[in-house]
Amino acid sequence: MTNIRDLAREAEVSVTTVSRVLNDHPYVAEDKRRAVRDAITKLGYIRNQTAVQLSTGQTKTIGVMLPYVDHPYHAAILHGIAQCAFEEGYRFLTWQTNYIASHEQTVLQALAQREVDGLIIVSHSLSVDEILRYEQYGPIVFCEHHEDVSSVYINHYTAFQSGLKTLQSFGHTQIGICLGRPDSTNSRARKQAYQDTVAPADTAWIYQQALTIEDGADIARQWSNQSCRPSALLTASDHVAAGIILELRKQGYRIPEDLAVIGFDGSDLAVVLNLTTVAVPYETIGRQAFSIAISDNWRDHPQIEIPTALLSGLTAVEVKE
Amino acid sequence: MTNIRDLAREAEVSVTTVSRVLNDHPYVAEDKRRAVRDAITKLGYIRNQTAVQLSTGQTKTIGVMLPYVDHPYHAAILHGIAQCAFEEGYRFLTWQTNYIASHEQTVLQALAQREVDGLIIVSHSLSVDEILRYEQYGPIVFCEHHEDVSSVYINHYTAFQSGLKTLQSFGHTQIGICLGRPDSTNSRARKQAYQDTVAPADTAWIYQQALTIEDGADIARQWSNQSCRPSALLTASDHVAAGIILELRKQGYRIPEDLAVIGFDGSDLAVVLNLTTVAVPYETIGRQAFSIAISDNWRDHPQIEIPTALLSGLTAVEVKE
DNA sequence: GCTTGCCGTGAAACGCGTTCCATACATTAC
DNA sequence: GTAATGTATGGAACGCGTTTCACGGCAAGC
Repeated sequence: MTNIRDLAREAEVSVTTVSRVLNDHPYVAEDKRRAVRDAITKLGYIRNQTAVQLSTGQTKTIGVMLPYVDHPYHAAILHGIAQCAFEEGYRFLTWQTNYIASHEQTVLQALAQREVDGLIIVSHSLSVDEILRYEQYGPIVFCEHHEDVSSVYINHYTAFQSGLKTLQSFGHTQIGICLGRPDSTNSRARKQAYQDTVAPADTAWIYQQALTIEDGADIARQWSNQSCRPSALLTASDHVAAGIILELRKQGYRIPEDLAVIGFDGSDLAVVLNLTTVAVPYETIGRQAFSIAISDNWRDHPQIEIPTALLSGLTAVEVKE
Repeated sequence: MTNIRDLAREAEVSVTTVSRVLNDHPYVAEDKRRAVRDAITKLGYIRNQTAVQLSTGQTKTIGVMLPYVDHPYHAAILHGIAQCAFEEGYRFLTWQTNYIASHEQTVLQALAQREVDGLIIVSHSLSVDEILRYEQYGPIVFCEHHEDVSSVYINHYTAFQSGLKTLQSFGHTQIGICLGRPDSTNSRARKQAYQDTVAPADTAWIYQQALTIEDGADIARQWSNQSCRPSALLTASDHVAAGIILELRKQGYRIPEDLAVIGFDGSDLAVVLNLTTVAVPYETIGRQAFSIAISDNWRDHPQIEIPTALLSGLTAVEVKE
């Protein structure tokens, strides 16, 4: 493997001059520049990126911590990150943590070990304090709202509230909700929105641990066995909504007549099922998170709230008396 | 930032000994080992991974080239890669190319520049020959079948044939197909299967450029305007199938009575729509591709064929006369 | 008693590009 | 005419961990 010292010898210049040519620095005479270029071609030189990284102390790489790369919304955030990274000449390393604390530690360790210049945390199970201990090593941007932390987020409180108010405006008073991981920041905000908007909350109408299509089907069965049921359900994700709808249709119920359902995400599933859903611009979240991660004002802990929009479908329509 | 020389000074040993302790090398006396460990704690030393990479010439990183990170099947492959990478102590860099040649070049360049130890090519637009020119710099594994190339793939010919034969076994003789990118390896194999199985092929029943839900809806409109229509359709993906089914239902057609539809992928959409589909174990593809990329027999160009399975749903059932 | 071989340790070279600092000449400014 | 700038170039240090080689000590083998 030829290196810049070989080039210098071949072109009869110093390594400094070679480096200057490589980096398009001015202050190199045209003939020497050409000599170096010729040497590069002749020897088939290719820059060793690792050496550049060691020398400059920059990896031009951002790390991404997320639980699952193949979940639609996380993939959408990743898509935004990928676009932005390419535009800026950055790469990104993805770590799939499955919400396992030790895996998340590995990611933080990577920041400390200077494998990446910064970190985007899409979702996590470690405490924010624990994560922030690593902020001394570089920018850490969350895709969730936390106080005094760089973050790009949607306001789950208002987003959930808009879903609930939509159901209310359609005449529903018996409204239930589905939540994902019970103790996540998002779930807490959503629960609060529920308690503030549809008070007093009946805990039997809060369905926990709703994450997948299967969870949705479970909830549907739970619902159909209840003596006192809600007439409308705001779910935690389109997947859950899909599971509910499919299971209930299988059981002969009609949507939205027997149960109005609103999803969350604005995914492909929503299109297919003509689902009313709270659309979240995940791609934008990814893009914004990336730009904070590479900006130099990340120490100011910028916070960017991304608005959501209610997407009308047929699974929640006005109740006809 | 403290480095191993600082540690050596603090622990009053040589840098070699420090390095040995760091790498759990034997041949270090217990007291010196402890002295180094103490120094590490005292000075808060953290290994600089970039320096390790430069020194060892290994990045312990695999690059992944794919067109879109947020397409379900690519994300599923990524999921497999992510799992395997974590287990093996590797990281992976993802490049989203959008099938743009210059972007794909960037990825190949990264291999040459030793940013990654190897490359997994999920899908590409550059020619195989062009890509293989970079094999001198490290392993390149394809997730598609090509001769004399390391690859993990599903046999699109037999997979498509199984779909076509299923339709035939249900009594269909008027069978059409949807293809994705016209000149991709996959499309060619699929077309061949079609021509061999449902001969003679009517080109009016080959719908090209079928990639998204919207494309599916377009095809549905095309189909409904044809005077001579197929009674069954084998699509290129569940997305396309979903688009077709939704558009036709909107127009008042019944599935599968008016048109039997089989999807491809075995995605969430298939579950939701109760779609008959050719299920592909994408995760397995990712895992296998990864293990080839880090194995040392990649120069033998191992080829691994992954089997597919037909998943029965309600969108293609026996034709009742 | 002498050779082999294992254990333990360190100096120095290596991988490779970047950059600080010094030097030298050519302009431009006052 | 002299001082201040700008252009061009190179030597050497730097970032930092790994690894080769050499060497001293000690125990087992014959």
